[in-house]
Amino acid sequence: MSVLREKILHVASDLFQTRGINSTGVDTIVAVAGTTKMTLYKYFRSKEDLILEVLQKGHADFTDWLSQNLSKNARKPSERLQKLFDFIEEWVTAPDFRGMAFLKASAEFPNEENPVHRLSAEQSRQFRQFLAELAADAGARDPDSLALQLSILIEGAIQAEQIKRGSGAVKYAKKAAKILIENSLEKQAA
Amino acid sequence: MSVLREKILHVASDLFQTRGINSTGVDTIVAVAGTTKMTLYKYFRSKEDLILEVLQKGHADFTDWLSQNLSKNARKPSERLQKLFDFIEEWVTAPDFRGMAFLKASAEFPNEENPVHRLSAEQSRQFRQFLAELAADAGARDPDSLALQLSILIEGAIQAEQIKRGSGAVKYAKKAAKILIENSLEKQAA
DNA sequence: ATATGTATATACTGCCCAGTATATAAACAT
DNA sequence: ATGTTTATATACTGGGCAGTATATACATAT
Repeated sequence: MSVLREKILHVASDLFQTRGINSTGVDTIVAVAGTTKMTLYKYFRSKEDLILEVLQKGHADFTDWLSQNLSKNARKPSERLQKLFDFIEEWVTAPDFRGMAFLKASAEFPNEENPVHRLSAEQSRQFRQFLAELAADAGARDPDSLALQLSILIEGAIQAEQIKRGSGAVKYAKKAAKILIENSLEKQAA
Repeated sequence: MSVLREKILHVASDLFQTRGINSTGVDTIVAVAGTTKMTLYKYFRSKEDLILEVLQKGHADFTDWLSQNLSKNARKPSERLQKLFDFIEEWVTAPDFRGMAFLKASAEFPNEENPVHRLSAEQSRQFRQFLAELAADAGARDPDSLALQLSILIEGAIQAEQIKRGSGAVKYAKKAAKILIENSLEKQAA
């Protein structure tokens, strides 16, 4: 019965990414999803609630996908950090890639008090923490610093890709990351 | 006579940055600017035209400020690349910093055909080219690659700062940039 | 067949939006 | 002082917006 709910979430996510959040009305969402506003408001209290859920789902899907790929294809902690950007590249170059949800959301809701902005900031923080654990496991000298630098590279590359598809930014971010990772591990060994 | 025009541009720029572009109506702009819609539409054909001019002015101001600071405080080409991030940090940590205009604009107008998005992409490209010339003058091995990497760092750090003020992202981006720059110059010397 | 509860469709409310037409005030010329 | 042009203020138009109230179809139960 909640198949409609899933459909609404999926359609909303797609429209938000391709047309922007504020530019997408609920009428458009229900029309594309093949349902009505009554149904939408049965499952979601407000448009803001829908936005928040779309963000939550998007972030969960992304982090699940990434961590599963990492644990499958890279058993050793040192490998994981090296392979991180391979999966990021795979994710970004996928044909259905439409950008990083929380980056766009924070741009559309710049006010730091806004719930959508707050969630975006929280997701960005969680992602950095995820990277920090990766860096720590790999034995980086200063895991938090490296994690912040890697997150800057990733978010920057994705931003570049959002502005212009096919910019190849991730490829160069990957090279930069390799240098930074080596640098962080070398210094630790010395 | 065009003092009102300047005022409108300034107010619009401020409101776009703090509240978002799509969330800012022309009524709000004219109210804050202390004028009327008739006057606004005398100077600007449409809201989209106003947005485009705000972006143009913002980008011109930024690049002028940056290149002037660079040529004043760093005469040698090699110094300029090193000092680049000092000025970026100064710009970002300024109290009236509200983000990089074309990053937000491209997020609010994701459609690549949209004029606002196109201008954002063009400005991003120009900025990369500016960095490439800096890198070439400094004698980088592969100026275009280094420029793209630096732009990713800068835009990523600014993005991080937009999501959470005072994140200190630029500080770490600066460290990363130093490593990348050294790496690019070392390899060239070898 | 009729009653009852549930999900969907239609229609509507009040509000904000971009953009414009009309009215009024100011500046200037004669 | 009167006519004429220019700038500003007020009022309006049509449309889209989020959200809701009412009506209708549908399923199930008796």
